[in-house]
Amino acid sequence: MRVAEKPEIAKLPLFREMQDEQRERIFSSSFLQVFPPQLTLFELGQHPDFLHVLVDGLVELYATSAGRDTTIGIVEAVTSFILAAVVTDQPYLMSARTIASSRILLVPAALVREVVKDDCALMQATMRELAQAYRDMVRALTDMKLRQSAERLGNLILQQDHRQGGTGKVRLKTEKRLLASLLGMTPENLSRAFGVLGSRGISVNGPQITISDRAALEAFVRPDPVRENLA
Amino acid sequence: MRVAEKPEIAKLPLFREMQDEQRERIFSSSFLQVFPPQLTLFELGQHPDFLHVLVDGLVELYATSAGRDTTIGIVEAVTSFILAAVVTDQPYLMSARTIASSRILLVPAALVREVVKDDCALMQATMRELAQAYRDMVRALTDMKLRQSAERLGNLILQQDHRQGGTGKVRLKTEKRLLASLLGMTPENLSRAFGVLGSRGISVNGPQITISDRAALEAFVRPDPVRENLA
DNA sequence: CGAACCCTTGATGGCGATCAAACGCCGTGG
DNA sequence: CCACGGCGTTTGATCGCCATCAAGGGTTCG
Repeated sequence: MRVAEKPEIAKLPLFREMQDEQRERIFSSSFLQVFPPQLTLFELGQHPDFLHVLVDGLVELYATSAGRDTTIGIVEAVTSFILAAVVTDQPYLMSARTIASSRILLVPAALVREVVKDDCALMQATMRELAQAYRDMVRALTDMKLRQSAERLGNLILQQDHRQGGTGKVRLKTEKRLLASLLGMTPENLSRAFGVLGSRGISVNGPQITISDRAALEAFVRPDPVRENLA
Repeated sequence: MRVAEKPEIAKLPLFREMQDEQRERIFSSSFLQVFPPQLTLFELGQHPDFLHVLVDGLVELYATSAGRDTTIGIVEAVTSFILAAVVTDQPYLMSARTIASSRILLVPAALVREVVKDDCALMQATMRELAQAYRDMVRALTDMKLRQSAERLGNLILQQDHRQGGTGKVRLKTEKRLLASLLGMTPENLSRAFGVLGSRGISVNGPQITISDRAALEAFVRPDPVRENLA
């Protein structure tokens, strides 16, 4: 692995606290690879050979069944992904493909499982990361079950705004068709949902969204402070 | 804590591998409590004070938002629950209530977090449990996003049958209204979904379900061997 | 025996999917 | 440089799944 990315990756919550020599052991057996856009990294059902760390770029996690497909998550740099499959050594429940050109660190899965046993700090970080991921999934599931499409969109906008500093200006990082799939709807209906929110405090201009009336938006989508982890 | 339940609880994957004295430390500060049916154990947004272990009975995990509510999971004995909230020390994302009269072991959350740090075996078990819980949530989310109601019901029946030994006879442990909520539909539509599956290889008699034509059922619901963790 | 409550069945309505077509953007190739 | 073609987005029309509303049957429990 090239040395340039090391500090960046070593600062990740997952690797931050572990012993230096163990981290070196992991990194020295890993390799950084560049993938073009729209490339499938792995598919549902495959055996996990590597823990993935997205260093740069954008990755979609998605699932398919009986011809239908849906986006489960969008991974932004710098983040590790599919940790659960690596830890349990069980087949992937999702497929992954690059959205944009991406640099990904590939860490041999067996090595991760081994080092985790030897280094309690890494294990603790793994535990925390999984707990967080679990909670994110609970949020996603309740969102899907309890809210209808325009509400889901509105809450996502509020959440993104919060993460981007609460400026009231949100720039979409992905195509809208992907956003639609993440929200569990069709591109057509996402477009209509934007239309609905247009009279509820937001305005849209291509990928640029502006929250013009936050109170109106919140009144409509009823964000749940606990569940959205805002505030 | 009474001594009678100890072996049963100590055999749980979560506590099985840990050091005996650490386990004793945990159990000696915990207490077993009996709750009547329909009692709320905790609510969304509260701070987690205890790790719960359901020793006997049945518990529903559910979420509410804007007047609507939905079941996220049904906990059967003997299982621990809300481990993620305890580990992260963050507010509950779900509420919990007893379905039936239940005996629950309450383990102080702070103690869990402390002992986890001291006992690597417990930490590893926690990590595995969280990874498994995460994967279950991924399955639930894809199920909800990709399948329609009768398919979800059919897959749940196949899954239950598998877990109960693959005899082709499944007995529902809960009221159908609760099952409907777990599957993300109304009781009325669950009833209709049973009707649909009636011509697809199952027959229903109260809480007793019989798979009369497994091939027909599987052809209709298209179970995903990876995702359902059958086979 | 009556009163809940659960389950079922029917009628209706709404949300979102599907089908279809037009617009705009962007890249390529003539 | 412009024409063309492809793709993503938008808008409209229609359809289907599921929710809602309503009512009746069965069971349980006071």
